[in-house]
Amino acid sequence: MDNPELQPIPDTTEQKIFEAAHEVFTQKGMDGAKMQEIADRAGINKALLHYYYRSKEKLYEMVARAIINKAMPAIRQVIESDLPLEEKIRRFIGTYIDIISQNPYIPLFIISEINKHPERFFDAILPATLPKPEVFFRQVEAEVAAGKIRNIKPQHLIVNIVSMCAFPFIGKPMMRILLGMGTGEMRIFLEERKYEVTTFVLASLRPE
Amino acid sequence: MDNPELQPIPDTTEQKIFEAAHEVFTQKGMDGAKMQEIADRAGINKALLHYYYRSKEKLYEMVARAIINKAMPAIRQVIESDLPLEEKIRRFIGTYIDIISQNPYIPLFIISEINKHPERFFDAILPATLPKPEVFFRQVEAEVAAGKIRNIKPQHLIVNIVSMCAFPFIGKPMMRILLGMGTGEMRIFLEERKYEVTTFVLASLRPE
DNA sequence: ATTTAGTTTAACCGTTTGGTAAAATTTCGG
DNA sequence: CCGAAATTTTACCAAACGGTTAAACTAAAT
Repeated sequence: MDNPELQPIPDTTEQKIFEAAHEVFTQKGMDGAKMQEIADRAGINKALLHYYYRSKEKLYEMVARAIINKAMPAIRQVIESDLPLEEKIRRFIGTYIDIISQNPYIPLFIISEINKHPERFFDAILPATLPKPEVFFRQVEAEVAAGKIRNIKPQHLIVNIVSMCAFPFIGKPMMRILLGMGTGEMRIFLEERKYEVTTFVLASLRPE
Repeated sequence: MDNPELQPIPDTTEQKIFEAAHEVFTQKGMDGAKMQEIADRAGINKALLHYYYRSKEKLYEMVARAIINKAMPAIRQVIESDLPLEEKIRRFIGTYIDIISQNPYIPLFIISEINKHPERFFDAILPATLPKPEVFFRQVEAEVAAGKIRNIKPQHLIVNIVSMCAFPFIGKPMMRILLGMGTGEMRIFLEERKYEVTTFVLASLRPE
């Protein structure tokens, strides 16, 4: 009745503002973003920003919360599931890289946000949807004890996986220059990683 | 004659400004940094910033260049050396994590800089000291052909290594919360990684 | 002691910034 | 068609910003 489409099309002024703010904040950060530029990109008057969202901080908080809530639940669902370890690793890497591919700005935005205002992030923005890795840890310990995988500390394993998934997108421009790739090659390279990271991890876990 | 100490102690006004600018720029970025705050931290008058460094951009450029020149040469030296592959990987991970441990702000600073002003970074700030990974690539290919390590694309290998070294420092606060560690535990954890990443990589490279 | 060059300060300037007030316009129920 | 509520625009403000100027201060040279 409201909207016959599956995805809400940017229609109302409020939505256009949010979209423009999303663009500017993710590209330039809180300090680099200017209210006037957000208004221009939304094609509306600057005063309307304050009419719908009271202040720059409130608007930023809305955008930040939306970004977190888009990224976290999928990750959490995989890592807290009761899949067998190898399948869990496969799916975790798959979904992680998928999400970042579709929203490459997410990791750097979250990291920059935490670095500049940790308390605001953990108190206000981050809901209680933080993934709990304990299940995963016990799974790893169990398979180590059973001799199915080599001895490894589960904390380091998960940090390794997340690092290999996220960092190439964060440091994409630098990687591109370092590897001497064009933008097209780089796109292919990043797509390959879903398979390559999985192989790399599982190969490392082979028992001695 | 100039300075009897090994490390130059912040003495002159010019040095105090540079130090303060280094702090503020690395913590808050170009946009978040304010000239007044730099002056305050240096304990001097704001006009002196423009007396010694002409503008905010020039000052920022000096700081950025210093950071690049501190990080790059050591990395470059290892990766372009003619050490055997396993030893090269060991040393690369060791020096990489050492440098970042002592200057944890470096990766995020470089990445943010590139993301906001790629042309300025690659044209002006980055000297010709960019590491050339071709030697490393051929080494990997040779050992794959000789059956000493399993089949792996060298580009993915080096991206994996850099990711696992750099990302935990970039995302330290998030990792800390996720893993439920205190700051002390986290420090130990990051120190462990020099060994853990090396083991992880070498284990993954074992022939099938 | 006076000059001179280098350094530091206080006061100021034009612009941009986030934000506000009030008028003008649109929307919509009666 | 009218009037009240919601929306949009214009004009404006105080504060903060990067930067400049000219005066004041300091220290060494003559």
